[in-house]
Amino acid sequence: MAAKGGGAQGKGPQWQAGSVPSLQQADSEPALSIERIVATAVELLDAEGVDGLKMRRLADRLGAGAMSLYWHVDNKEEVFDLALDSVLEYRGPPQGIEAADWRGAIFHMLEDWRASMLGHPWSASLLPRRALGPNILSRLELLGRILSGAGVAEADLNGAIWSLWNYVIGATITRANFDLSDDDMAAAQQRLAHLSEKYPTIERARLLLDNDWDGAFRKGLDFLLDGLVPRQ
Amino acid sequence: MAAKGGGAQGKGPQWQAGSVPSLQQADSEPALSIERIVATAVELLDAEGVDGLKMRRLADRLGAGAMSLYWHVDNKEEVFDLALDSVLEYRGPPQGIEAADWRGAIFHMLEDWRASMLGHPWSASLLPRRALGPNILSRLELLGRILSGAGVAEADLNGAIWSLWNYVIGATITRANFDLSDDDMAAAQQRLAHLSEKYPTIERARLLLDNDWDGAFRKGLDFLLDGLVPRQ
DNA sequence: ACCTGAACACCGTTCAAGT
DNA sequence: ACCTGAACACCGTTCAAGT
Repeated sequence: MAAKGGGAQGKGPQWQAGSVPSLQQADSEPALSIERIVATAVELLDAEGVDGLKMRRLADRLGAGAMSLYWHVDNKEEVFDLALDSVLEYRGPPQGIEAADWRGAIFHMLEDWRASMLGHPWSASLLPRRALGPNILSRLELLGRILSGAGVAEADLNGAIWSLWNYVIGATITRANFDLSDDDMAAAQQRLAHLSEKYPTIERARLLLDNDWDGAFRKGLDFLLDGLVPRQ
Repeated sequence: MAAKGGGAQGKGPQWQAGSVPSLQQADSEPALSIERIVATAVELLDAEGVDGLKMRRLADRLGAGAMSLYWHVDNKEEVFDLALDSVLEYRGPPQGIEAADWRGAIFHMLEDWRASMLGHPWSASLLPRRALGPNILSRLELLGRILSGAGVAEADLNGAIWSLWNYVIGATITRANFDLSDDDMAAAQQRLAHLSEKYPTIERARLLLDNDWDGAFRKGLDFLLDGLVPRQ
């Protein structure tokens, strides 16, 4: 407390989008800024995973002294919050989708969401633990609007939104984690095979090996929507 | 490597259940054992959360020297693995459920699973990152067997199992995290209300406040099962 | 076989100080 | 306003040593 300026700077997450970065020094590294910090944090997370993000390493990558970050950011948690939300922006449906096609709109948004998270495998597990940033809130807002327009009753809206959220989060976290370690998966299946007397069904199903993640995701989503949105 | 004995001891997770603990000293603390370590780790995790589990504190609680744990366990990760699986044992359906009632059997197992994880709020987020222990595998095996008996085709078994896994994991992780911080939730909703021009739909839905988590979980599960298991 | 304290190599963060 | 190095209070883990 009172360690830094005391203005609006450095107090909680900065959700401002795209404010033009100030003039950069012509010669060496550009000045530190929230934008550069967040972008570099995402790079580091992509390259090394959640445990790879250390404040000192982040500062290093930015060509800054180890402790310079703490003027721009309260703590490491805030770096996570900002990196997470920065990766979840939604640019909207492509031109091909009709306004009336609520199912297509939902599919596009949720599959895009899942793809964004799989593109940054650290992000999915982080999402449920962190505050809801503006990009996430926008997606939820859009989801609610589409569902509402598709005929979901006001009283059911909450349950419907969370059911879809839960499904997407669960599917993506699971996939992202199994994705990270193909070797581990094969090893696990190996161990399974060794115990096939105890787990014959999942051994037979080749649970860890043959799953069509993308197809299963779409199929389950279809079923959920069938239930959540009443036929008209 | 080669720091410890070299026998079967301390090499990877010990999934042995209920081997009788050896004689305890009559006077002070009982001897260290995997069972005591795991049980105490669960206590500590329940009381202080994932970040509260430190090797030194765990040893303290056990009345042992700080480094004694490392003879029984390879590292902290193994403590997590063991604590996690120890909390996920399934004792089977109650007497009331008929053998033919596959839907009731699935509901019971999955709701029990969810309840177990909510009873140890650190467990849900840990599960997708860790190896699949025997208790988890048993649940998956049971799930596969029931689905298979209910008429799910061999080729669809994988997708069905993972869809349900994803749904349960997603729902529980979300719930466990929001559960941990009622204040945060109210604060978040406060911030939302302040921005209700930007997020009118989710503001109107009182997204964070009025959700009936248990009801929504059952409903979504119903819809998924409707889709996954063909009508006969 | 089982337990231990000292010591190492980190990390996040504070602080007083620089420009 | 912005950046910095030294220093503090931790942690997980190794190691050589005890019984």
